[in-house]
Amino acid sequence: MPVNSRPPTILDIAEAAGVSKTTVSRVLNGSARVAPETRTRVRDAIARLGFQVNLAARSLRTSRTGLVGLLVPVISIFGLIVESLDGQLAEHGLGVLLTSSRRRDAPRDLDSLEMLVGRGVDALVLAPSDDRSPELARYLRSLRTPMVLLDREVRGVACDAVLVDHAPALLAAVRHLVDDGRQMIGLITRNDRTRPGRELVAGFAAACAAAGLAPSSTHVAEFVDLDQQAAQTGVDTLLDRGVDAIIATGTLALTAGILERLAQHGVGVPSEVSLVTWGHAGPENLETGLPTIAYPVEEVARLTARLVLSRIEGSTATPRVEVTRTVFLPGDVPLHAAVG
Amino acid sequence: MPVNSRPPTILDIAEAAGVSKTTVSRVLNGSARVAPETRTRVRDAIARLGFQVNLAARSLRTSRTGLVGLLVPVISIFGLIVESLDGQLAEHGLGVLLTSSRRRDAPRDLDSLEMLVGRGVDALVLAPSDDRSPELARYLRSLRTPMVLLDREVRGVACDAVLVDHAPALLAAVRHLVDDGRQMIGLITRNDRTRPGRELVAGFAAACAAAGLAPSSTHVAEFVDLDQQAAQTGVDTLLDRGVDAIIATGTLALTAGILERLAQHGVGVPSEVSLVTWGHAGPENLETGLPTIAYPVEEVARLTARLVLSRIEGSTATPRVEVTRTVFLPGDVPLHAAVG
DNA sequence: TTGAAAGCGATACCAT
DNA sequence: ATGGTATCGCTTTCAA
Repeated sequence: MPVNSRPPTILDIAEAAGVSKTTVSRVLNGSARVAPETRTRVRDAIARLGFQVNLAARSLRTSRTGLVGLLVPVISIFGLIVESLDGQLAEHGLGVLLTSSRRRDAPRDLDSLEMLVGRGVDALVLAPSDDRSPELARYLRSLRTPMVLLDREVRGVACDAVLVDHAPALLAAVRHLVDDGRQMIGLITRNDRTRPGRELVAGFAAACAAAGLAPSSTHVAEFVDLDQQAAQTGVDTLLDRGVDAIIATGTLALTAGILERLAQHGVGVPSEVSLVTWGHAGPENLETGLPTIAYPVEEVARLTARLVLSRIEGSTATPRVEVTRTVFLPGDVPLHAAVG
Repeated sequence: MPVNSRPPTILDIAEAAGVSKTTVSRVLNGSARVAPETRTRVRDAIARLGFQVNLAARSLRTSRTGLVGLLVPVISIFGLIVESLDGQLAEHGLGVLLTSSRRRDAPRDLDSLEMLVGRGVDALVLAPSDDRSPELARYLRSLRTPMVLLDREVRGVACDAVLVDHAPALLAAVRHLVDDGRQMIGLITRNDRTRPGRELVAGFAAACAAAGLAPSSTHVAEFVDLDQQAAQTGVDTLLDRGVDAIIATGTLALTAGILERLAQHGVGVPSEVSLVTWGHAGPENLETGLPTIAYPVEEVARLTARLVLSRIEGSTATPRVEVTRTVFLPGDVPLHAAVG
């Protein structure tokens, strides 16, 4: 068998199966109007010649790419969501074109967005790093591409969204701490340029109020990046204000940084200061044993995939907003790290 | 200005600029054979009408997609590399089609790969979760798409690769521990289905030998996934064998799990057991203060991008292998986490 | 320096 | 149920 220099096209298949291009196309697209026997012949030919549709050609004709554009601020953080989304979309023959704004600002978001749109993605899944940017809002409004916002609210843009409600988990966390005798709780959280940042601050304030804590005892330290700097400054600030508990809504790296800083100050956890961490819901993930606010990764991915698929299948229904929530896990085993 | 129902094509531009499609195409592709004045007129028209090339059409004609396929086992772990790669490739107008085999096996790798190839990517960047699979090797051999392996070695496949040398860092780490008085070092590392897993084990053994440690004092605990299970079992096994130092070559989650397990055993760090962790090289990343083996994320991404670009530009040179290395950072501040 | 026309590989309409 | 043909938007000879 000679090595074909050129990959087979539907015309090759048509000839091999003794039918027309049209019929091959029908088989490819699962049209019902094909005789079973013909379908078999075509399928055989496809398998025999190792035919694969040329997606560029199909795309040109149908003006659909089978690609979903994904914009996230930091890939490592959104990794599990991206992964889950990728898996679900792949089941429907959709590919994921990924871009990260690398934890930056609105202009960076726009650049990435334009690249995705320029490639003609069929839908966008967006977690811009600044959902308050007017330029972003204007740009999104100008798009016809269907889109789903990932826990973001962009003013004046009516589109599908998956939102995460942080209030119940914060309420539970604060209750847990208060029941444990804590009276002054501090929050270390992200900046307010995206919805979760704002919701966490608001939800925390509400939770403290509901738990009967004096307003003065709620402290918020906000940082642009949830890195070492955030951990150190956050801990120092909060200790300074006399907190006896900290809720940290960031990555495991933030948690580690906070633990280290507390250790440097000689503060015992949880004896002197309680720590509530942030994690992913799901069996696969390492639990530190600390009380944790768990983010519903799979759920978010599932809801997002569903919305995307429905739009790609052509739904023009009014924008839908799905809401899910973080969950507070009390944590069975407190983290006791021994003194060196 | 009426809203165009249909996005402008080069024909629209051609008419608006009073030239032919051909000329517009020449401008688009930066051909030298265009009069400066003509070029300007065309550029104006492009800007005025908000024209964007239809990549599907271009792709059909040139049989290049401008897409690079990326296969990684776990997105969160490869996040920084993906991000950096994405950024560099974007500068050259290339998009990244991402797939993860979700920490699974060879069949999963193959599925993802076929999807990427089916989409006609111009190049592949691969970190399969099992680089010893014969099926994978056979499949890769059958491909014409240029590819770059990310710290993987696939038998019988001659292609570009970026490899990471772990030996020097391990040597330095072991020396550091021995100088510190440690005599029995354990290693907690990943499975041997990929190159880094094998290299770490081999490098560790060599380092121990070079440091004059008895062979019996080197212990390796291998796990499929570097999660909580790995941390607990690894720590238990190693303590059981009487180690006074542990080198953990996994994510921050593994480190956290190990710290926790040690704490549960009431073992002080570093007083009783020293811990060397694994991290990313670079200023952006949180350092725990513990001695660390740092992975050269940016360097790997840069080398990879360079290899990819060179192939995409048509290089048919003999396969190139770039080698970089992890670096041992002694760590200034040991992690003292206070007892609760 | 510029343009006319062919063609990339599919799909979709209209016949039969 | 099947086939012929125009067409999607661009690049690429080949001529002028």
